[in-house]
Amino acid sequence: MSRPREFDADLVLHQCMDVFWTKGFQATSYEDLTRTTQVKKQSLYGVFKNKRALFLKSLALYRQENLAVLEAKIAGETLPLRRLEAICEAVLYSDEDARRRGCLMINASLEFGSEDADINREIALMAERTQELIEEAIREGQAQNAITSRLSSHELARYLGNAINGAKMMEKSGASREEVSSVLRTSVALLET
Amino acid sequence: MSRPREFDADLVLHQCMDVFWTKGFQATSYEDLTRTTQVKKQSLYGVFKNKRALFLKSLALYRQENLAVLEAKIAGETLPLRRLEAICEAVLYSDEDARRRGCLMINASLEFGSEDADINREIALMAERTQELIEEAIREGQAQNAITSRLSSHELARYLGNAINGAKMMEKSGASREEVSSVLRTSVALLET
DNA sequence: CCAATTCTTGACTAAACGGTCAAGTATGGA
DNA sequence: TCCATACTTGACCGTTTAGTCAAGAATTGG
Repeated sequence: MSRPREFDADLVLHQCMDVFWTKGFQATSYEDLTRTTQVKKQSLYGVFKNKRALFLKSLALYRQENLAVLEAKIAGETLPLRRLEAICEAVLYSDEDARRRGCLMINASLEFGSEDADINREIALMAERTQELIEEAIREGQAQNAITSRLSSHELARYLGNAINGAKMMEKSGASREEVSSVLRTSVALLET
Repeated sequence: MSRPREFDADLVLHQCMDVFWTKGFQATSYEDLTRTTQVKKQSLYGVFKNKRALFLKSLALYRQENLAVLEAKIAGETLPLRRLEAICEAVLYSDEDARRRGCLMINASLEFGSEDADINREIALMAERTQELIEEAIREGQAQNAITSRLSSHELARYLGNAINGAKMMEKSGASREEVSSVLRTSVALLET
């Protein structure tokens, strides 16, 4: 029919996501993207209609991948408190470079504020699913009397989600892995009865 | 001696800080600054040497003002837990527009990451002083057996500082005042013995 | 083999950016 | 009064930006 595409669109999207993650939306230029992907501007325009659409696709990809990793990592944990700790560990990045980039969702959330509805929908999808996983563990913990019932599981889940967001920010601003991990362990420890 | 300056440098710095706070560093252009201040570009260059220097001065001003307000608001509170709650209330902004801008320090921290040493020094100065105020209240609370001693005052202070940072992010991303306030109240409540 | 279709390429555009320059202007001390 | 000094003004510079255009190239169904 027509000339076949010479690049792997999924791979290129992945690479673009990495650039956005490292540099942010505004600070990423088409030159950055073409240099990294080796795909010319007009070809990117052919698949993704513009920079913003490409960024939205990047957010969706990030969300899917991160949630998949998160759910896999906590699948084995049966004890509620251990599962909460696993969630906290899972959101921390291992290598120094990944940590300094912070979390793409958090970065996007702060870069766009509350102005862009599409961006915020992507962010909300990720936050809501994470919150669900947390709340589930908390409900079980409360049922087993391992976690305080002074406050509702919903309130406690929002509390822990907030602490995790703070931790992701700490990572980006240069805190050591141990510092960040310590804050999260404290946040979980305070939930115990 | 020489021709006197026609504008109030302090007022102009204040106005520039407001623009940076609303738009961020990168997204703020000299046109934004001159439109707001009614001061021409070259005159701004005369007082502040360039955009980055102007931003650094803005951060310092923000820090001074916010810490002054914070210290004033908690001065009256003698009960440690009430003082912690006052700290949490003080970091929340009242009107909707101010809330949507988030915290200039947090915004800057995420926009610059850990790359710019001068920027990070400004941010650290603010964070350290806030942390001191929190830790002081926690130590008193522990002495009075109102706050748990299972963890050190230092660890708990970092924990609460982190929760506050998360709350500031929530504000910017459009959460309602009540939601944010609720998360912080939970964070303080969990400190109680 | 050819033609419809899509992809690739590099040149191009118009606007915006941070920053500089030079010429004009107001001030107070000598 | 005059002059050194610092401020004001608008034009200017080179660079970078997101996005467009048009011409050429590769593919496969007919």
